[in-house]
Amino acid sequence: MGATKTDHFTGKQNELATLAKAIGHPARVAIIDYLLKVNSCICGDIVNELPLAQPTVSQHLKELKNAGLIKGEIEGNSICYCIDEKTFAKLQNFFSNISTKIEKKKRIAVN
Amino acid sequence: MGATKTDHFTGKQNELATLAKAIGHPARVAIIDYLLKVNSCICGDIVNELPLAQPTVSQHLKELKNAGLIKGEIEGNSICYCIDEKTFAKLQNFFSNISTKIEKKKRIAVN
DNA sequence: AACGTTTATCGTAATATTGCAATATTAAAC
DNA sequence: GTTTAATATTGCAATATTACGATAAACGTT
Repeated sequence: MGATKTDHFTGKQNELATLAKAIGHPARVAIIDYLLKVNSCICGDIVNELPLAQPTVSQHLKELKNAGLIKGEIEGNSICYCIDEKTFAKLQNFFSNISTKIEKKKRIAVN
Repeated sequence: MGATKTDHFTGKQNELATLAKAIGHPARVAIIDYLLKVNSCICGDIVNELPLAQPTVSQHLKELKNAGLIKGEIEGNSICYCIDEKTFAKLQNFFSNISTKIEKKKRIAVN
């Protein structure tokens, strides 16, 4: 097998899984870190920043873009990548909700 | 290849990547959802809840446990799984920090 | 001790991911 | 239009993941 049974789960579950999966690689976390550090999104510098070959970085960027975690704007012959704020806000929301649920459960357990 | 170059990235980057990777599958998100919904962590019920065979569920549980997202306590012949609160708190922190960084960058951009 | 229940492990097939060299594409610069 | 640069795509090898049937291991019950 190896094919994930996506259709058996809810939209929200698949959405979180897709986002988490995209973050689930240290190179992609490093790219996100870099984009958070740098104000102007100097695209090609990511290749210099990471210990990976250019095609590999390009592939990781593509996956991050597909997941909606970053945006890429063409600017002349180079491409300007930057964080997609909305998606990260959504992720923060996901995990805040989980923490809230955990807190609620704790309160019930005490009473 | 196919082997991730873990050693080239920081501890934090690898930590977040490992946690995200573990969450990066809808079945595992569904397991987390279920454990959040149910107070007592009735282990074997997860198998009934999910559209997956028992060995598959067992494997997903193992991965969640390895990542530190859930805990499993032996209770007679069954095992009691539950959310590991500390790890989810850590995750919430990660994404709060990212959102803070995004906000800071925005403020600088305006000035 | 034999049996049922619950969970884990093994083995294996199907598929996905990772990484990179080679090459293609795109657009500015000359 | 040719050169130069920045990125993307292709093709491929190595490895990882996903899923499950078969089986094992652990424990309580009778």
